Amino acid sequence: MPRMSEADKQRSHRRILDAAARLFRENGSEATSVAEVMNAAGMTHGGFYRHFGSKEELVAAAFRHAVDGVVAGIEEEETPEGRAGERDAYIAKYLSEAHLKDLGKGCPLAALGAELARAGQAPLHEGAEASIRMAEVLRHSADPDNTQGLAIMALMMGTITLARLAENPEDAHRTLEAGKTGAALLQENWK
Amino acid sequence: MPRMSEADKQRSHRRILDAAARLFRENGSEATSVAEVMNAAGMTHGGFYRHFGSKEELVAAAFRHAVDGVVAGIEEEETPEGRAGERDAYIAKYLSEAHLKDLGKGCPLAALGAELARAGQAPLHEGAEASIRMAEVLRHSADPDNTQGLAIMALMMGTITLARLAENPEDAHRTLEAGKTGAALLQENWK
DNA sequence: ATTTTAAGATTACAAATATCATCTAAAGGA
DNA sequence: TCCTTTAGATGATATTTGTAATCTTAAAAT
Repeated sequence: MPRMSEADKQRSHRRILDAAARLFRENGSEATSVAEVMNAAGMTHGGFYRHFGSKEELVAAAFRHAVDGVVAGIEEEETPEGRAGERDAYIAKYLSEAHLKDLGKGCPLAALGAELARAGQAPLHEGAEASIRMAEVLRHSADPDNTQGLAIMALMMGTITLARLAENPEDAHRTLEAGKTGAALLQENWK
Repeated sequence: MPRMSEADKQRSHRRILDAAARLFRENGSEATSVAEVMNAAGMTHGGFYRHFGSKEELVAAAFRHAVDGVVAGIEEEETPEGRAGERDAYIAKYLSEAHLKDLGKGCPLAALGAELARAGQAPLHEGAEASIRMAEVLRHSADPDNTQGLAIMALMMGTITLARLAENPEDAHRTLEAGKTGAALLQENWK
């Protein structure tokens, strides 16, 4: 287990980011140790600092990596209606039962938004950028502030958070339905 | 520092809950140690287990205590318009700049909702109850599921979470405005 | 009044964890 | 080919943390 090629190092780096992006979303960044991440990436904890200067740095990088993945997933979705179809498809997917339990691949802002705000400067910065990027996906009008996109994003984040707290599937379903109704309303009746 | 009267014990218990409810909201329950809570309550960590069986138990109890405080604060607000005025006042207060930084007294669901879902059975149960109680405050119609209240609550939670991630006051303000516009829309145009 | 109980302080302890030092062997440059 | 560098493994360290044992002393119970 000695020195590996530059390409191998990049693959390792990627595996660390993949593992962290999943584990942080599933269990929170504070409840996940560096060793756990490295282990999930198929390595021991020792090599970690060849890739990141600190855990805080990893939190920021893994969060951005997670957002990158989600945004790419949306954009590669082919719909006949173009951007509007993409948007509607994402809203439906976001407010689905599948997204409820699939924390590890789910919305990074919903899973980590609250703790990012107290995780240091770099993670906070990534959170700020993610807010704008994720809302951009939902943009309707040419409004430069994209307030509509922000509002729909906020409604969806809150909905999935509430639905994940439900104790039975019926309550979770009801919450998701409330979110869907609300999102449709915000789309149709905006200002 | 010996045995105290029953009344004194209750006062201590209350101080622990107050401290935990604030510190958990400010820094997260995972990032806050039992010793920190006890210290903020004016005691050493030794006596903690006379009051709670485990930290997880404290997380659940402190979260409920926080929700109790918020709900009580809403209900004692006197408005000329009765319950509708109460509701509007709470929405305005929730989506205010003051609520942005006042994490320690702010909405427990926004601060802790995501981590409650992974903090064990008792905390999860409190989260589920809180969802219903907090949405109840926002109820408009006689809809037994209170989907409108749920949607408005979700929108507000997401809005404050996004606004807290903003890097400058302007972006935070824009996000709050988006939430206010959305909330008004959900109130006026529901189904 | 005497005995029992228990709140909170002090101390102890075992587990977890972020970070660092060292070692290895192979990669990349000379 | 030789030399320097470095990815990742192994192991160590210092700190933090949840929990428990023990002690003191006054409150309750008898």
